[in-house]
Amino acid sequence: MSKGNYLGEFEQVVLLATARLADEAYGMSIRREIEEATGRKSSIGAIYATLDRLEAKTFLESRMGEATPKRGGRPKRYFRLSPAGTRALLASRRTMDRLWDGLELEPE
Amino acid sequence: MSKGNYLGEFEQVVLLATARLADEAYGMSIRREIEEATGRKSSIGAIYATLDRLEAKTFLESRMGEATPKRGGRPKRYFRLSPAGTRALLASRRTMDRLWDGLELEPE
DNA sequence: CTTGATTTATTCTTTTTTGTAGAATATTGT
DNA sequence: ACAATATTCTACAAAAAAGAATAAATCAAG
Repeated sequence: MSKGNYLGEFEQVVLLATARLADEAYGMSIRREIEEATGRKSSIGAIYATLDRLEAKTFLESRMGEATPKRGGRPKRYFRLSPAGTRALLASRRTMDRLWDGLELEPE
Repeated sequence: MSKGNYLGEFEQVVLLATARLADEAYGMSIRREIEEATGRKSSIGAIYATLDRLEAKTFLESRMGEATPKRGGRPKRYFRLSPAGTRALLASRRTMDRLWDGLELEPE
């Protein structure tokens, strides 16, 4: 059991990108969204490993896309946040908000 | 240089607690501050391991407290954020802010 | 048709970095 | 010596990261 109850940094990023993409979220688009929204590049391996972990923790669910899309390429695996994933994300933000609250970081 | 450019989740927490405590930041007080501000408990080993890692990355600096404090116990090792640590923290927050921006998470 | 190139996307394997715990040890005051 | 306070050490689990390998579908030839 242990305790790793908190979302890792990258897990939060991936979850947020997934949420932003709504029903267009799948591995490749999530990677693109992260880069577009934040400028941060990530390997495709890192994305999927995180997605799988998050699904195993029930923070998101996946389903395969239609069998015959009108384009080349392997079928997509779509992801979406579960209620637990939404709660975890909100809890993470609250933790950070509390720590930032009242703090002023003066750039020396 | 390579890659680990981003702060981990717990690294951010520790850095923020250190910043909040200003010149009263040392291992034990940081652990206490995290718990008081967020309710999150952490082992003392986790705190120091992270503190050491953060110092190695030059995100914070440490110095030993005076040799003869008026109390029992081993001398304290005080920590404070470096300019790079401040920047890293601000960068982390900006990343999250960008991902949260315009997103509404509906609790189903 | 049937094969091969092309496109799009996911899976797999490996390694490094972070996160976590708790026992052990060190330093100082009484 | 003992109590109090704090840090260091040791070991291991989980998360992050990279990139090659593989898979599935479409399309253009021949």
